[in-house]
Amino acid sequence: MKYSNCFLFDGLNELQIKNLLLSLNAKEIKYASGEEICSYNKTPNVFGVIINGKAHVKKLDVDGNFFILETLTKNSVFSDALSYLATDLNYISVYALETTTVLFLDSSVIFNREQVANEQRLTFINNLLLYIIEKSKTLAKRIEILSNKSIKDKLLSYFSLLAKNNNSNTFTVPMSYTNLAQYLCVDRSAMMREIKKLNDDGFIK
Amino acid sequence: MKYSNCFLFDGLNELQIKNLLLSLNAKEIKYASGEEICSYNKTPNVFGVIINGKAHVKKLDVDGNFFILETLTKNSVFSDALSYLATDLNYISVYALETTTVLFLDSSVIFNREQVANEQRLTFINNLLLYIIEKSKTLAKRIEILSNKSIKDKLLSYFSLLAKNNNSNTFTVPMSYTNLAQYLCVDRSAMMREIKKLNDDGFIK
DNA sequence: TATAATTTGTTGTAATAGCAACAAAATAAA
DNA sequence: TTTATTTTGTTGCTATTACAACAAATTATA
Repeated sequence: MKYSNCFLFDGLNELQIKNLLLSLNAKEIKYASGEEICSYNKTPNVFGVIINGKAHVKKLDVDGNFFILETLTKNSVFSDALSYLATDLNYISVYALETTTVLFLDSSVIFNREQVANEQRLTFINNLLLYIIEKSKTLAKRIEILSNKSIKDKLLSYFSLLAKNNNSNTFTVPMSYTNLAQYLCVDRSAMMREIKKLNDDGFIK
Repeated sequence: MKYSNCFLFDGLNELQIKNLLLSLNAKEIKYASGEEICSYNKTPNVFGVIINGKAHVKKLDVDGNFFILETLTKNSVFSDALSYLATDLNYISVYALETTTVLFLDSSVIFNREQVANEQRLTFINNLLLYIIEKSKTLAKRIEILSNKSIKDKLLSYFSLLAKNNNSNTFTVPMSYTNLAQYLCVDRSAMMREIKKLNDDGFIK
């Protein structure tokens, strides 16, 4: 079945998934590359799952600067309930980077605690819990990396994370240097200089 | 009843709480100030709730440097399952800052998805989910603050968060300047200099 | 394939922030 | 209350980093 390989429905059979989707008013929508999927300001109470494609959650502040809060890929979940409050000073929007299919669920049902206790609901909430836990670990890890005071230490800390995830001393950086500088919250050219220095000093290659 | 004002049991009556605690092998332990509550390296599969008191989750790296990952107060939850992996290079421990009472629950039951779907379990998982969501929002907010490149912008960003939380332009910083510098991951003396400058320029008082 | 757009690599310069070190003030502990 | 410990306030110096600006290389798009 279509959604059975989505982690949110792990442990559920086809019939249970069908019932669950019905109770959550599921609706699937396809977006073209560059299209805005939603804005937390304009439409609150969104809960979406990326079925396939790629999207960004972007914050726009009053000065017109934008900041990529999150990159969404297959199986990522996005919701205003999971994000910091969108305010008039903080415009948060989700937009497709390529052709993207999104499964929208009814967030008011998901976060309503007065629900009948049935197996598919418990399993679903459990799966969602595990997802949020992973997400929160990722955030914690990023804070740990950002806690380093120099660009050099930020880089080394990030590289050692990659190495650990890869169980090897060699790894590929899964994003462009431009994006890496954004991830580490440092100036790109300053970062390039440090990477070169690390190379010259033989720390990395 | 003793635990009824703990958020994890919101929406449950006394009998349901009693049943739930029974199924989760609940055990309450009291620690003296300075005592180690647990270490994720020595005892995996911990799940604790602070009933009262105060504790720190502390990371110790190979060089002997330590880093406060989290401050736990009444109703805080700590668990190795919610934290980044404790490794031989990463010693993570929880220790009491004052007399602290901890309610330990069976983490293998909590995170086991093959549980009978009953109301108290669904409510409990739902409450836990809401807690993790709040925690993850807090982490996201800290990243947003850390994403500022200058100490000045980090400070202003943090202060505006405090002001927003307080619905006012005046607020009290809920920690010492020493800890604030740690929170912002900057040098304390450099931060003091910036605070003074913000004062002189009339941004803050 | 040609053209546009993005990413990479590089550098000089000015501003910033880390580090070290110390005295004064405030808190905690004995 | 006295003593110890922690926090605050301050400064000079130096290393690091942001910023701006550009050409070359790469990748996407028409």
